[in-house]
Amino acid sequence: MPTYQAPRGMRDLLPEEAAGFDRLFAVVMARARRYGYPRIVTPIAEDREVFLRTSGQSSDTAGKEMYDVSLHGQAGLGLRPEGTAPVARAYLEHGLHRAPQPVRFSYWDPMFRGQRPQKLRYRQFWQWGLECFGAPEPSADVEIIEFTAGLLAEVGLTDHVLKLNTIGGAESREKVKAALTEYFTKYRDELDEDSKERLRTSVLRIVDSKDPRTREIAAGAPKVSDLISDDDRAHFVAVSDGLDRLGIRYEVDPRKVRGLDYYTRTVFEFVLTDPEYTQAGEISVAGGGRYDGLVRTMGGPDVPGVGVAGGVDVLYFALKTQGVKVDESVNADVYVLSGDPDDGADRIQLATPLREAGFRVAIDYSKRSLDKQLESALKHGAKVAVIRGTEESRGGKVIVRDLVAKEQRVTRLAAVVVEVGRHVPKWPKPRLIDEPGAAGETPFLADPRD
RNA sequence: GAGACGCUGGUGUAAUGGCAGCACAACGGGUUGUGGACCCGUUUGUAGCGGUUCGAAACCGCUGCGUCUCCCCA
Repeated sequence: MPTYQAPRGMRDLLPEEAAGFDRLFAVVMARARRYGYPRIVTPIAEDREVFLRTSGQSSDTAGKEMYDVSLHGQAGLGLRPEGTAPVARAYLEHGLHRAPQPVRFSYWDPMFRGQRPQKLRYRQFWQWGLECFGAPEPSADVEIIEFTAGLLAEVGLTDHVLKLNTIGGAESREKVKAALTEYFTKYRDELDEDSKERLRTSVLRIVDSKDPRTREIAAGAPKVSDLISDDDRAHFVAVSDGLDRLGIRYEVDPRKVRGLDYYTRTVFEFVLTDPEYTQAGEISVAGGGRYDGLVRTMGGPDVPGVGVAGGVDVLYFALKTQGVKVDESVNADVYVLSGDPDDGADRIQLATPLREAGFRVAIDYSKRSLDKQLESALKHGAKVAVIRGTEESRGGKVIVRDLVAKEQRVTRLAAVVVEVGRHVPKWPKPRLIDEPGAAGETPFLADPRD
């Protein structure tokens, strides 16, 4: 073990894995754009109150699990444990509640929670998410869920199930809480310790308890669906009908509640079903719901909202478990070699036009024998070697050798780009300025995989 | 945050109180220079700190990190 290690619960993404994340990023964010959810980037830290006010005091996530950020003793900031509250804060701060509604955002950012690390549960982890403000309609809930189902299908994740529930709107929730509190208080002495505590802090969660006896008791508890208002019920029916019509399968799970206090009405989770992930309870790959009171909680107007957040790390590993190829080769396709031990700058000069053309080109800097340089290029995964400084490659000529086919040709320097192009692909170059004549065609950054 | 179990070169492992070894990888050289082979050689480790002991990778304590069960949750 090295002297220094990454901080607990945080990890390095080595190039292959980072490339895999990049691919997921491209897929998720391109889909978000297609749905009209442009990306927003918020700071990595916020005033701790942003999370404490919105998530609720019963939530560890925004409480004891939040990283403090301080500068010269001035505290008060926390590393973001989730994405919705910062986006809501930005929505309010920039007066976007007065922009045409609804206002939609997507994000992809690292989150931080000071929990004890376990499989697929890191202290720094990545989340993608969608938020829609100002749309009270059930269609917004349905679209968010349809987006997620479509995304999982698009990336090839099959082993999952959608669980759906409603916990009622703000008024109904008061009724629900009161009824559940009354019910569970009768059994107070039989509840497990955690649930006794929840009796005070978040009754809803008792329904979700893992303790066997508590579960028995919870089985007889009043049903949330019987306590909510007619409007809430109508909303839920509209959401389920919408999903039915779109052919999206789901299970209604009356025990499904969510950890963060700001949720109202619709809550849902996409849960992994591969045995690898089901031993230890449920692991969800994405989850979300409606949060109609959130903006108001933050001191803004009464704006409804609905959103979803997904764990990138979870998605990544679930895909790998399923055998989906996520990682991308990060090798250079072309290696520049030379028999001349002292021509470092010439090797770079040789690589330049190839790189400009879009090939991935690495250089052997050494003065080793050509033999060893070739072997090294092969071990680095190169498909083509471009060789200078040998007998054959005198006078403005180079050798282009296909390392796979084990064939080579001597070619003029001016033709090297063409010759290399016969063996390996060019990769698209992102451009900051549109090429002449392309005006209006691609107003956004091009998807590199197009 | 609580409990349990773990931690030996880059990777995988051996050594159960008595010389830290092996394989792969990496690096260098050779095979008189266009290849992953082969040959020779080199580098790198007991997670950290302390204790017990003539002697510790091993036993004890603290810390760090990981995995599992809770908690919480993506």
